[in-house]
Amino acid sequence: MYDSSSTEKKWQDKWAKAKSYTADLKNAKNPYFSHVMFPYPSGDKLHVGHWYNFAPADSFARYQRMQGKDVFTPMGFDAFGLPAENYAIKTGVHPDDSITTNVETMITQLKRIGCMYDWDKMVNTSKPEYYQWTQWLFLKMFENDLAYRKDANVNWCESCQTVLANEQCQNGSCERCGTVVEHKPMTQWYWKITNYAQRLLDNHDKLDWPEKTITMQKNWIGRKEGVFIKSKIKDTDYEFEVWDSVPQTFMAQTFTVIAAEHEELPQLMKGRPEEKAVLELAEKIKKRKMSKDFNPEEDMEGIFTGLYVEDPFGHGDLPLWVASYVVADYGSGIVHCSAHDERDFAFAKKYDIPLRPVMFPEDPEEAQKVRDTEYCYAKEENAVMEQPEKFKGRKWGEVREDIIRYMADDMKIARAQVNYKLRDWSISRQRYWGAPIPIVYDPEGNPHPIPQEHLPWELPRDVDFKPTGTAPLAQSKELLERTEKIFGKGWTPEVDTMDTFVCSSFYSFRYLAEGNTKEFVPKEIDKKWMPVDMYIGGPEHACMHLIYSRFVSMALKDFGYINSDEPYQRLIHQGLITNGGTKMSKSKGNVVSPDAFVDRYGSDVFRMYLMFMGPFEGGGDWSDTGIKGIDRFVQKVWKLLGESETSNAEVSKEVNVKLNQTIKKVTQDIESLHFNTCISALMELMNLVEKQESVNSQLALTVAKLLSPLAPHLAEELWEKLGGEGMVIDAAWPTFDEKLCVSDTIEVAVQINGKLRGTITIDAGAAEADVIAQAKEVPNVATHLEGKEIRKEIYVPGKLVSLVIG
RNA sequence: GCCGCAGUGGUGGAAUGGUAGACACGAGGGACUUAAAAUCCCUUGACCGUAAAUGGUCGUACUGGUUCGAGUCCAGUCUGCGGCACCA
Repeated sequence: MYDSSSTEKKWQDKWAKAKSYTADLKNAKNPYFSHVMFPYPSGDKLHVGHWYNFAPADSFARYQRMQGKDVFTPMGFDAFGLPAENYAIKTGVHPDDSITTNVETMITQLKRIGCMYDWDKMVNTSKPEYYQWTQWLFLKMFENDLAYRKDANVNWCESCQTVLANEQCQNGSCERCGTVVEHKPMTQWYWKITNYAQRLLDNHDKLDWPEKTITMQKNWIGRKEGVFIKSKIKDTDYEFEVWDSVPQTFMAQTFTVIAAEHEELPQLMKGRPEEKAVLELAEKIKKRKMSKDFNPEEDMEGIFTGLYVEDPFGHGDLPLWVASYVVADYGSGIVHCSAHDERDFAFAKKYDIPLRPVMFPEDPEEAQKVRDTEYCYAKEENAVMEQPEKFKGRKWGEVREDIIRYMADDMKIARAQVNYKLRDWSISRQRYWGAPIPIVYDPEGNPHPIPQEHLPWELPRDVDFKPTGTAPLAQSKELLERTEKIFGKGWTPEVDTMDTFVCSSFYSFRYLAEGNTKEFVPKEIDKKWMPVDMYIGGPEHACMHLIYSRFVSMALKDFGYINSDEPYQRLIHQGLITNGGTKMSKSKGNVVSPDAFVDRYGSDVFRMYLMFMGPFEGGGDWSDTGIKGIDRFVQKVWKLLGESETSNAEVSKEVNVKLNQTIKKVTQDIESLHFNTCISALMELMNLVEKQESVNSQLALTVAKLLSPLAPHLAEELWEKLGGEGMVIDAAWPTFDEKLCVSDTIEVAVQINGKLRGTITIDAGAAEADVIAQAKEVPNVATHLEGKEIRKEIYVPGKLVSLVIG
């Protein structure tokens, strides 16, 4: 009987004592950097979802180690953020205290998994020694013109009296209290991620990432080629450009719409008879758009401004309307409209604005309907162009490039340009529990960076967490005094903190820095270890953390601090473990704790069960049915290899082939993170070993090695029992011989017209003619062939014979 | 609406275009036991069939297609999941 609890403790202590997990960052010969997305230290502690992520990642790291790599697998805590602050509001416990407790609890739990984390290099983003680098990063962004301030709408919850991050707004409501989130203008700090839009796309080619994630990022960045059309409002000096990514139908444009939020709108309307009505409606639209139940189609409305845009196309001036469907911060917030866009069409119909279609279906009857604007005819590849004259008869689907050139070069009314959906990154948060933005304001209100010598610019503690509507740091007397003392009377501190995604955008580097207070990351260490060889975490970060950290690496590389502009070379997403079909969360009360399972079965069984459940990238609904199967397997391994006498008797050919096949399969499956089939292969091997009269000791040692990444404690115990040298964690990964993966005889299927009619056993090297002859002799095959003419004979070597009869 | 992914026994899931259901769980039957647990053995996609068998038919969401052969490739449909969403 294998006793997991005493054995696991024993090996965890031995590994710790031997410093098996401590990486020598400076002297490593064969560096391999692998880590998971660090967890948030919540009061929920670790749940099975964490294990589902961490345990396979650890198995992969252990495998790499046995392949001779100097593996570095650190762990840390993404400790700033709203949950700790909310907990503080509720209980009065300072976030720093609750986080410290939670971190301790989680480290204890993490140690029970038996993962090879190098705890010496742990990071905690909420500690000053970490966040001084968050602040350093801000200063570097500021120095390099990548940080700027502007007014923008933030998500505001009236009930909680606080700003919420986008991710704290679910379907337009506050995730805590359900209040509809309002948008409120505030001055915010932004980082110019848009400068890197193209590079973020171009670099995708060199990343070993899931195609899905890259696609999501591409969609998020939203690169589009198109034109900016030069425009001017009649009888004013106001000139602007209009973005058009479907410029083929520019001759159909009959009116122009401007976003209700457009900042020039009040100025344009000033003193005009329509001013009051237009601005009132604009206000109404703005409010409506912020509400949860805003429906773009049903709520479509607008108003004529009385202004006209000078016509660049020769059809008369275009009336300018305020319209609810215009996106304010894409292009210029002003759009020319035509009959060939669904929204423009609907708007024109509603307000009786004339339309002038310029492309038509080939069918004359349908063409007439389009001409009569009975329906909107848009984005049809085969639409026949009628205007401009020069392109008459050509197809919408192929005329695009020529039209762009025509507008730009001949008509000189537009310029070809690439546009992106990506917006600059708003990093300000009006919250307490985050890294303070290292900025102070002079008495005139101008921002100044805090010199690096004053970092860490510490988060003050004399703050009441109860929400009051202003940023909590504004209450701190200590912070204000500190600011005045250093910078002078009348100077004030920035009271916003940074988005937690800033903290997590560079933590891999700080693992490598080993607490270095002078350097962000030592140059030679960075060069040796970055980019991270294997990064594992959830797909929900595809368009947040995984874009931000790429951007930050690009910027830091450009500033000259690091060598690689990509932080994560290979990326894998684990699947999501749900319970009852929904994501585990404390509020839903469906969190499953791993502790009881670990107590009962041990860490090895529990982690193998999670890996055996299904493909790592698949996830699934939690169920413990089946964990017994893994427990039986572990007991079987122990009984066969640990408790019974092994011998030096030569193994049978059959067993040897199976062993070689298993080494091959396990190797390939761990490389590709297919742990479920990897464990199956080992089960098959053990099922065969079970049938043998004795167990060969070399085979037993090999099995211990194969098990080591998956069930590290069991493998060490076996290794010790079998008299293996040192610890199995340090052993070399077993190799296989391709020639030995094939047995002397092979089973070959015999098909007639694609239907299986029998199988034959042949010698591995048998000639095609002999195999086919043998196949025809199978009684059941012969019966089916009787009286029939064989038209075709196919032999797939080592697989099957296929006979085609008439 | 757009983009991406998936649909296989009672369950989790295996299958470079080549014997569908590996490996497990569960279930049924049996052995051991005073009994239970544990363990071991047999059966387990559906239907039909034989004295017996390596017997037959159907079967991977649905409808077609390509192929000697399709869970796998192609076209279309349905359903589910994930992401984006007034982006002109």
